[in-house]
Order: sequence, then C-alpha cells, then structure tokens
Amino acid sequence: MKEPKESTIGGVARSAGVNVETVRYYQRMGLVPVPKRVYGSFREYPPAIATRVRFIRRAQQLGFTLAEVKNLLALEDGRSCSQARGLAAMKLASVESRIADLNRMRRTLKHLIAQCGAGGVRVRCPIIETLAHDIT
Amino acid sequence: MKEPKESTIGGVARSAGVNVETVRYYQRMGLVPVPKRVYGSFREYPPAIATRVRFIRRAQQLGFTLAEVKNLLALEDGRSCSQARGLAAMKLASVESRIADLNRMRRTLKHLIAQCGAGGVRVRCPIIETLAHDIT
DNA sequence: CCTAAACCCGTACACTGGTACGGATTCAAG
DNA sequence: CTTGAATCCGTACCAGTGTACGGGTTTAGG
Repeated sequence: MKEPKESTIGGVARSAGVNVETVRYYQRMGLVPVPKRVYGSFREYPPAIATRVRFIRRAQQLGFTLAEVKNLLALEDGRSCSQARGLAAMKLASVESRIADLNRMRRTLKHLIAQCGAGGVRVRCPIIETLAHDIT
Repeated sequence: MKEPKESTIGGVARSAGVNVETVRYYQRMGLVPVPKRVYGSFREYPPAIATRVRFIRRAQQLGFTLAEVKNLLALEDGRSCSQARGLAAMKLASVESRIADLNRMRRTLKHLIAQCGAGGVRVRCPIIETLAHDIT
C-alpha cells in the first residue's frame, strides 16, 4: 500500500492537497457528504468529493468563510434555479465589493512605492508617513 | 461623564468603531502602543492611536491577518525606506493576486447568472452544474 | 498468513481574533 | 462629597478552522 487509493479519504485528501483530518472536519461541518461503506469497512469516495474539497479551498482563499461556502454548496442541492441565481448574485456583489476595496489598496500601495523610489533621501519615508494616516 | 474623553481608551474605541476590549487586545498583540499614565491612573491616548486602530480594521477588511498588519505597521518604525518599500511591494503582489482570483470568481459568477436568466427550463440549473465542477 | 499502513471514530488540543467578567481604582457631574 | 460611569488588569471564555492522538479495525503487499 504505497499510496492510498483514490477512492479513500486519504486519496481525496492527497488529491485536494489537504489533511485527512480536514476532510473529516468538512464532513462534520456538513460541507462534504460521508459516503457509504462498501464491502467491508472503508468508505468509498467518488471523485466528486475531491472536487468539492478543492472548491472549498478555492473559495476560502478568496475570503469566503466555511459558512458562506456551505451556502454556495447548497446551490448544488437547491430546488429552484432562481434561488441559486439569487445566491450567486449576492456572492457576485460581495466579490465585487472586495475587488473594489483591494483596488483601492492597490492604488495606494503603487503610489507609495513609486514615491519611495522617486524621491531621494527624505526626512521620512513616504510609505511610513502615509500608512500612519490613511490607506484607503 | 456623558461620553468618554477622546484621549481615553474608551474614546479611541468609540472613534474607531471597535470595542474597548479590542483595543486592549491589539495592545496585547503589540499592534498599538500602550501610552503612559499621566497625572494619576488613566492612560493618555494620542489621536494617532485611534488612527492606527482604524488602519488595522481597514487592512483586516481587505483580508490581511493581524500578523500581516503588524508587518505593515512595522514600516512606521522601520529604519530604512527600502525595507519599507520591499514590504509594500510584497503586499502589493499579494493584493494583486487576490484581485486576480476574485476577478476569475467574478467572471464565473456573472456568466452563471446570465446563463441562468437566459435559458428556459433545463434539467439542471447551470449554476448548480458549474459550481460542482469548477469556479475558477 | 503476517504485518505495516490506512481507515474509522471520538475526543482533546491549538491558534486566531476577539468578548465577557469581576474587583479595585479613578474620574467627574451634581 | 457622593455616586455612577469609566479605567485598569487579569483571567476566562467564545467561535471558527483545523490538527493531533489513541485504540480498534481493515486492507493489501510480500
């Protein structure tokens, strides 16, 4: 048994780049289903589960909490398309607002870096000065 | 004593829109200085501290952890401008990468919403279908 | 068939970012 | 001067997101 089989929890974890315990945690949180045991005692994980775990990680990296991810995932089991659409629209709005914030941050940082590079020796570093006051 | 004085921890908290305990927490974490007591027993908070707390909150909203914020704030005490510049450049890179991720998410969400609105009744909602597979 | 490696499951612990509490002290308005 | 609010400080607790551990079971390579 060199490496865990794809269809086991270990295979899922490896394939999604997370700890086995993390997968189990997501199961406890209701973010991924717990598959049935087949022929014995090990559970059989279909490929969709690894996909789902990867999705969860991506969403987290973008700043969504597990609770929010759970809502996103609920779309999958959702009855109505319009419900899903509404949820997606809300997510879109929050994503766009995040982007706007980050763009402001980005502009400021670029500005600061440019100033810092341009000006010769000053009494205070412009980055230092500005950060102390406002960065939006 | 209708409202706390500006120069007290309560004033700082109110002015920055956070809990007094949060300010104290930031002090423990070394994110804001603990001013000296003057004439007695209450500490005297200069306006810069409220400014700093507001900065911390803004940075947090943009997804920076307190540890990262601490690095940002270290610029203020930093010796060399070039050091500050390097740090700012790293932050800029991470901000830009976040923006790129979010833009991908945004495009996908928009696409999904459009599809959902356009197509009539389908077997499966396109949002649901797509989320299950990839959203990047 | 034997044995190491993986699974299973429950529980405990860890780290972040706070929030709450309680007793002692201090301030300031009436 | 009294009294209620605010400060100070230490400590304890909370939720979120995992990670570690330990003992029992199952699997599969040799």
